[in-house]
Amino acid sequence: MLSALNSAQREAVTAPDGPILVVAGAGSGKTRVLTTRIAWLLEQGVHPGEILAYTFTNKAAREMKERVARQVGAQRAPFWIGTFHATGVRILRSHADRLDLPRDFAIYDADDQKRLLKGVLQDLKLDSKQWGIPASRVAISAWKNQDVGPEQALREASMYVDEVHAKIYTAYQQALRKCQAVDFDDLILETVHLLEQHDEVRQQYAGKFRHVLVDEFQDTNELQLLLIKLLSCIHGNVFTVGDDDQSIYGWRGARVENMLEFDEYFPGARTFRLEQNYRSKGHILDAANHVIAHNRHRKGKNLWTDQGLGEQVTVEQHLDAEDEAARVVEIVQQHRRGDVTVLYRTNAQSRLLEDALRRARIPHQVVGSVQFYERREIRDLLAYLKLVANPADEVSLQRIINQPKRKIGQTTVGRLIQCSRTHDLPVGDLVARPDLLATALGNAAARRVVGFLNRLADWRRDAADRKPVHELLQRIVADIDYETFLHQDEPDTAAGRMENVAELVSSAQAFHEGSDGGTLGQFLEQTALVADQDTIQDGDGAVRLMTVHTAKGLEFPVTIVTGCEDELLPHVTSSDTEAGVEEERRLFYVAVTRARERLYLLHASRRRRFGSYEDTLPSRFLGELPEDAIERRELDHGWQEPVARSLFGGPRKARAPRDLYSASSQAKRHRKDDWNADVAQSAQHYEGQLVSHASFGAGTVVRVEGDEVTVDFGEHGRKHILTRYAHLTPLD
DNA sequence: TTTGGGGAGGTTTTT
DNA sequence: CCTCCCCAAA
Repeated sequence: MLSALNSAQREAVTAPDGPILVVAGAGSGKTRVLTTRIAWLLEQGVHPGEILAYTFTNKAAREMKERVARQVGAQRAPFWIGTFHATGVRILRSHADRLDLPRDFAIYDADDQKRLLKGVLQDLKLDSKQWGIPASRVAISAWKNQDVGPEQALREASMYVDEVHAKIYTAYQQALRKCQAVDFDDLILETVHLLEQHDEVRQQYAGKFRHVLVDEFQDTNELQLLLIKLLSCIHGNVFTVGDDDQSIYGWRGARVENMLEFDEYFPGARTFRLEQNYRSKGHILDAANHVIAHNRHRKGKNLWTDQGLGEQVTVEQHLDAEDEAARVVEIVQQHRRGDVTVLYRTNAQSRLLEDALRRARIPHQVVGSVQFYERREIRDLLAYLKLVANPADEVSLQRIINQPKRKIGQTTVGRLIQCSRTHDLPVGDLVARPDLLATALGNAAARRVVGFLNRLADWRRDAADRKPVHELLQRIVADIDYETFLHQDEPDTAAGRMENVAELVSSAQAFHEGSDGGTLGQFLEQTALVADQDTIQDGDGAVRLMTVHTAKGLEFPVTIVTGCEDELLPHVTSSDTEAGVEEERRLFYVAVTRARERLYLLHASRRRRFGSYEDTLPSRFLGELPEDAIERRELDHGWQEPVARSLFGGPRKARAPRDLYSASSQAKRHRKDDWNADVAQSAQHYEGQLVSHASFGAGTVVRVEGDEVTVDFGEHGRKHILTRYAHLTPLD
């Protein structure tokens, strides 16, 4: 077990009891240390139930469990391994009686939060233009992460803005509890309160967990630190692993100080350092080391490897984001698809990349926000289930009471909720009081509402009878005739959306089979807490696309970082403070250190923003790379400065300084030829030209933009075609 | 109550 | 460019 470790790792793993901080550089075997530590503890006679380990994602938790099980046997694997949030839910549910919450409280995500806040702002008669929902959300979350309640926030508000936000916070918290719901921050905050306020509960957990282990410690916030301290207050065995250079969640309250000042929070702590990197080839590591050395606020470490230099890091400039995407396709084709991962700073960048990959028919998976659980149809159906599970959930009710249309509009819903408030009854339970509804809504509207609530009552009976979640879901879909609704709503996308519905049903079925008859509440909890990373489908041979944030903790043989431009990476909104730029630099460092064998850093000279092109500069981080480790290529696209641009005052910004690009002439010539070939091909088409396409038949060219040609195929509609991939034959 | 047109505004990053 | 929200009309 220990023989596979180097001496530094072994020392950390076998460290005696007490607080321990392992400063583990990127790729230095952090996960291995953590899992081996657990296995080692078990071997020392620690009981599996005495170990609590925090991971950053559920996927990481699952993998850690599996690895430990492999070392010590499945029956001896610890069962308290999970994220702060998932673990919080588990603790809160079993002590719901001590809280002001029912056992099956709902968990509100960002979207639910926004909808709830919208109502709160209306109730407070605040102008939603002046008092934005995002700003309130940020303020509330910041308070919660510092363990500041609404009263305290109000008391301490020194400025008018704070005062209003504190009032919003107060009303928001009331509304949330009225819906018998908690938000993500509450999952930690309420757990902390539970442990603080109930001695016997604290004794129970702190007594049980002899060892508390924390992964990605650099990204924990004040509240999480507090929680760790509470849980370890009896035994004091805290084993944390982190890398201050990879702290990238400062914007949501993460404090690197938890790590840098570890000794203050856990007196007598011992520190271990892991600096040998087992992941990346020499040139890649060299590049990473050079860049991160530009940060002033860091403890400082130097990763090394004995793996050899490998290939140089490729840095390429492209004309625009479309060209960059085309190049991504090309790079992918030069490697094994499943080995390649494409990274970007913002989710919005994924669209173009996805389009290019789709046109080239390259299997790919976009990991992250635009995916499954964010889709409208999925959210709608989940809202039905949430309302079934929790009849007080006003946000879900508002979402679906008129979806599909039941002639129940905003006014009626407003009165309905008012009615539930005055009589202090959950909205769903008003079904038992048609008399109240009739007075509050009038007869006609009341009849429609009762009709809906009756249906809801049927589903609730099903759920109470422990009907499997997927069967319940299928019944709901049938009862509301969802398929017809989708077709009427948006005929073009109905089929695709119905596929998503089917996927949701099968995931519910998988849950039912996998959880040995899990409840509806458990299913919803699981869907609420999925992290982006949890959705990665391993081993399917597809290219993966994700944000740099999502890629944290992962590694890929071939990594392509796109959009390495100033104002994007580093992002504009973080560029004006030193702390901001340093966090962006850490983000860039995380991106670079994901790569094992091969790293490409791409940037474009111009990029569309809100529809129109804006000129860009290469990221300042590219200028911080060591020349020996990189190969810079400037690609000649045969591109000329558009006349219009110079007429209107020229480019907003200067072009990239030439001397950044002293590429080897061989490589340059090679690339140039490729590119010119593409450009030459696209020049064959012009507006009004008659062309033929392999699957769409004959059509007329409507627009030519580079090699992207828009063609009207009559009954097949207008299509955007990249001539690089789909050939168009001229008919004239 | 629904619908559509018009207009404004929006892009960090996530459990 | 797209999405969302508001308002007026049916």
